[in-house]
Amino acid sequence: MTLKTSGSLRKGTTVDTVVHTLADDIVSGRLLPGTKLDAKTAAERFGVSRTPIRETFGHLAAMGLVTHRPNRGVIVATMSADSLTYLYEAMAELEASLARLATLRMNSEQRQTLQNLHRESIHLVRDGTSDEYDEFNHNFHSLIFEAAQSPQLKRLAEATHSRLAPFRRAQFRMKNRMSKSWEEHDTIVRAIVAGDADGVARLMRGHVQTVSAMSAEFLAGHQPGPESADE
Amino acid sequence: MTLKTSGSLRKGTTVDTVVHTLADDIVSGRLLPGTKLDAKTAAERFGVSRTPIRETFGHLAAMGLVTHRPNRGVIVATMSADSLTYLYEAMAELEASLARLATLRMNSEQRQTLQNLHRESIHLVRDGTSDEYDEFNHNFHSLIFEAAQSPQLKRLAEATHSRLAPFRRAQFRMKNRMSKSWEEHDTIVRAIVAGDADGVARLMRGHVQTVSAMSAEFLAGHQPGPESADE
DNA sequence: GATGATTTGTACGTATGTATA
DNA sequence: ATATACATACGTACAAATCAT
Repeated sequence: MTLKTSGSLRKGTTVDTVVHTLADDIVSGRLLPGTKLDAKTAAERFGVSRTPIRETFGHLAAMGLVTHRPNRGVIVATMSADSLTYLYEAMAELEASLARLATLRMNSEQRQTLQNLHRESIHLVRDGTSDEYDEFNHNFHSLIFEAAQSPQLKRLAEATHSRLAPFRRAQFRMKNRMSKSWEEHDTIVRAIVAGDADGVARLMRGHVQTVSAMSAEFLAGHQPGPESADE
Repeated sequence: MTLKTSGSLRKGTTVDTVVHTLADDIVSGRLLPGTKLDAKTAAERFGVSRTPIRETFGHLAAMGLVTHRPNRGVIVATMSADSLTYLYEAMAELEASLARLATLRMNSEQRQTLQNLHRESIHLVRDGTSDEYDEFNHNFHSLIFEAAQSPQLKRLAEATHSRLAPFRRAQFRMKNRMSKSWEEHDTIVRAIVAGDADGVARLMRGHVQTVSAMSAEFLAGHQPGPESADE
């Protein structure tokens, strides 16, 4: 899974590289929520001074991937159950909007690609690993983001998705989640083909809310006593 | 040595202070799109060195308020017509979502407050200045954001609104805009009272799209040959 | 609680790259 | 096109705050 940088980053600078690497470490789960990132260690790891590292931390904080505590360094963002719910609610609305627009704007080639992608994913439900299904799932949603032709909404959705990624990772390991997910995708694809834009929005909202519930359940079981990083 | 703040030396760091101040200068229109911000001048203005200013610029770029051109400094973000359209589309969707949620979740006191606020705004349409109506308009939308009880969506909407503010300022000076705006608000308030959440979403989307068209029209007339700052 | 160690926050110097005469 | 001026990107030094004992 590749990470989309916000358009604000410079090209070809140290900061750019480090932001990418650390963001990916966080989004991919190699750095777990709550982990402290100290500037000195990071500076040594990347062979640069603390100055660009500090700037990097600023970017990561702006993305919501780390939390900055004045004079006390930064930690990988943790999430209270409430914060997670709020983030997922935003995600649900953004995805619903994008799905509605995609229904109205996608061309027939994109519609065909989506149907093919979806149809083939049934094999992953039977035989695939959760990581493989996760990758397919990312492609499925990305295709819809693209078809919506709304770059700014897409950016907000991707930024929100990055923040959720560390807490979303294990959902497809929950029992039956993959086949449930497939069924939800199925109703969405049918509604897209039927051109029922408002229906698609409603279904997509429900789909993301289901994922939200799964993640909350997983979080409750595996991460007792989280701190609020938000609001 | 530096501005170690007489009086309120709060928890925030220098960077936080400067970010807030400059962001407000941009959002409020005191710094116009295209204005160059150089680190040295800003450092002198705030009585600090260039290091925290550099970090500040990174934050502002992450917010989309300034554009960073590698090795060529930062300027207050300008906007192509397309970028503006995309930003407004995101705003429309976010506001529609918030309005829908607000309809479902607001309590009777909030509903009453909204109706009163709206009803009194008719006087501004007749006798008020565009600045006064703009302030009311901000309160109207803020009340809906609050009532939606969705902090993360609210944050996205506010961030998007900040980016639009420099390009939106003069819209209420366009002929009849204030009374048109009032009529749109009127249908929205009625739908909220009626509890028609999906209708509210649709109306709010249309309302913001109207504003979008106004801003585009204004931009076309007053800012020939804009540069793309985005996508 | 006090004190030393560690880490963050800020200042400033310098090399490099970009624009402009 | 070359040179000059200038702004940026990063490193290093020091001050201030936090933490560990």
